[in-house]
Amino acid sequence: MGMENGPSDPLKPPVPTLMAVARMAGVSPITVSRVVRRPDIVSSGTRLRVEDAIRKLGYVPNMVAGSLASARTKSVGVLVPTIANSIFADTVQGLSDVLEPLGFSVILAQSGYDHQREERMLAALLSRRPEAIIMVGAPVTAEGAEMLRRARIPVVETWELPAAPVDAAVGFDNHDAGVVVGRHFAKAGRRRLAFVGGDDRRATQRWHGFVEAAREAGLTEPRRVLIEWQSGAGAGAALLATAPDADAVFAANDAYAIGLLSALRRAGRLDVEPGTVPPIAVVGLGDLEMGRLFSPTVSTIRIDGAAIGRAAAELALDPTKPRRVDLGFELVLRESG
Amino acid sequence: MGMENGPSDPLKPPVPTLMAVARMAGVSPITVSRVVRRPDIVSSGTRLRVEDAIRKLGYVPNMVAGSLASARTKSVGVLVPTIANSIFADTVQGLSDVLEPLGFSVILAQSGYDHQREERMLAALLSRRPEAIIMVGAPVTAEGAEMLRRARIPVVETWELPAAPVDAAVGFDNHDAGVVVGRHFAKAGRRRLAFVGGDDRRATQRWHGFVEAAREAGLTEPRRVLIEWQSGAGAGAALLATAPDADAVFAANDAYAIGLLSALRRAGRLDVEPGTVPPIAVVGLGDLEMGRLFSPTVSTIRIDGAAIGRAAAELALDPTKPRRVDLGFELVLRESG
DNA sequence: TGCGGAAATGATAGCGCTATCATTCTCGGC
DNA sequence: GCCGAGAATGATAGCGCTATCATTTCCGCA
Repeated sequence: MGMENGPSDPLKPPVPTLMAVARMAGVSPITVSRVVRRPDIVSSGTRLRVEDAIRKLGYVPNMVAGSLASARTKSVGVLVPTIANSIFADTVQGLSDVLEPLGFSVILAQSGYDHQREERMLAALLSRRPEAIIMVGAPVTAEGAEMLRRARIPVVETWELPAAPVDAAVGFDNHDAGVVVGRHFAKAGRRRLAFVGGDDRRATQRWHGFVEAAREAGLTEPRRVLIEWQSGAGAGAALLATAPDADAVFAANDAYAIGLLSALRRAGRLDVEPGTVPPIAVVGLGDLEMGRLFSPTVSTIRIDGAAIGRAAAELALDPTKPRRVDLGFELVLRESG
Repeated sequence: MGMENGPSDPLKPPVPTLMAVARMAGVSPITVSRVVRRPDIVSSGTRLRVEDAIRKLGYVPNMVAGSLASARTKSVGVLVPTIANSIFADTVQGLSDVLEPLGFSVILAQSGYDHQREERMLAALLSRRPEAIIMVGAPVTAEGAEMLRRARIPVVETWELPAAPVDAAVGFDNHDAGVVVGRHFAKAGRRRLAFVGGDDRRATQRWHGFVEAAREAGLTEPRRVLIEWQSGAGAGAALLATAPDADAVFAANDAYAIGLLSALRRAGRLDVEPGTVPPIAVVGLGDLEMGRLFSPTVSTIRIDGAAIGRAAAELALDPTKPRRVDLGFELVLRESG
């Protein structure tokens, strides 16, 4: 039993403990602990001696033991669907930018949009006793929600604003975003709308808003094109196969939008005489920088993912802050529609 | 003292411990521990009773305590320069894909390409006693390297192959990549080369290779354009300001390359009569999907970031594996040069 | 010179769990 | 029915640190 004690290689010294430092400096263990955590309350003489011993031994405090003793892990669990080429990377960045300077570590888990895996990952996170959980979306399973409630720590859901969050939420109204894009298409005279994206709850909320706006404008029911693999090219192919006659598409993110536009251009569906309206409009979501560089420049629902992350971190650390923050979104119209 | 004991809210029950489960099930604590970790060695009768108690109480094992007792944290520290819109997100994804199914958690830290911060983050990671450290690049400071060595855990450096890694490395030869791109430009008849990117060690290695190839071909010294903010548009502006006469550019990543191409197109520097060579060639690095969708399609040094992550995870978990894995790269030529 | 209060340091106990060894139980073979 | 070996369970003793309270030291001021 016992962490890191006794040299794994008999030739090399063991990883030093606080006790070793104390012995070397000729003080009690608790004084070493104080030098590490509250140097201001230790006299400069002993502090110097202890710091010396720490340096000589290369002592690195064992936060596992510290956490157990103090009931503070200085860590935050973060659960995202995926981190690779995704709009959530900005949110994680934003989180870290707030958390790391305060000495908090980020324990990152990915659910891959899989319900069972989300539940497992939540359990895994909670077993490490983070001081808060920040996740994209609300927990999908009732089990998951219950676990979070029982953990008695701040829980911040992001990228959506559930009616009854476990604890707190930072995001925007996905349903509204769908409505705004749908209305925009209707006003622009588009008739055959399509929606390209996943089937997670946030996408579905946007879809519902989108449908609502289409109905309201007297349009036929929009087509919903489901994307399996997270790929822009895949989105393009799927749209052309499933809804080839659409004249306006709302894509779940800018990567899909760009993939779509690229496929449409290759298919000659973007050719347009100067001064006329392009035959198909595309609006993305996220305001990726690439969208501004692409040609046509990509219209999008702008969302500040980093700001969501920063706000979430603040709610996570301060339970007295308002538990619901709507950061809104903005329809940014560019060349693509 | 003591984690999570005593109800923070006197009305609500405290977070249950293994001891509470044991009492409820009428067994000893150690038996509960076994049900959680090695259910196969517990008779099905007691197992059922214990599992029942676990469910009733909503017990979530405290891994902090478990880690301290067993000297195994089941966690891996991961240090990247940045995770937002970066080629490293794929590597983190690849890592997680291997690690999470094995029950390992990822503790993520970002250095922001800052030497001091890298050192602080390494110390913070090590204090959590991860079973391995995986980082992008080699530690920049000698202090950092020393800390890692003393930690006596596997350390995997990625995205480069240092001559003397602390422990292991998975990546490719950045110098070579520079040489390959430089030679390619020279062979294509380009004369005024430029290099756009940061000044971290990996970028600098590529730069050296690039310069070497230029010299070897008898070209004038390439220009080096330093990018501060991670933005494609910024890269475009910087190039046009610093090296407006370049006829071939090696960009540190595909996002820069696309920003560059976009700026060049806007400046009319990409206009080309059919059948002739474009006046300026651009090669990126990373093979972003977007590069294939952009027009012109982006030539690039293809690197499989996810594969680097997966390989790194395997080296991290198995110290007997070879300590140096060259995953190589590939020059992919498309329209941009 | 001595006193009181603050500053500095220490002794004790325990966080929640697991490694290790000991003990008890079970059961088939003789 | 008894023995021995394996299966199942338990008692004990920490892991490395910090909360809490106790004690000692220091120093300014009466």
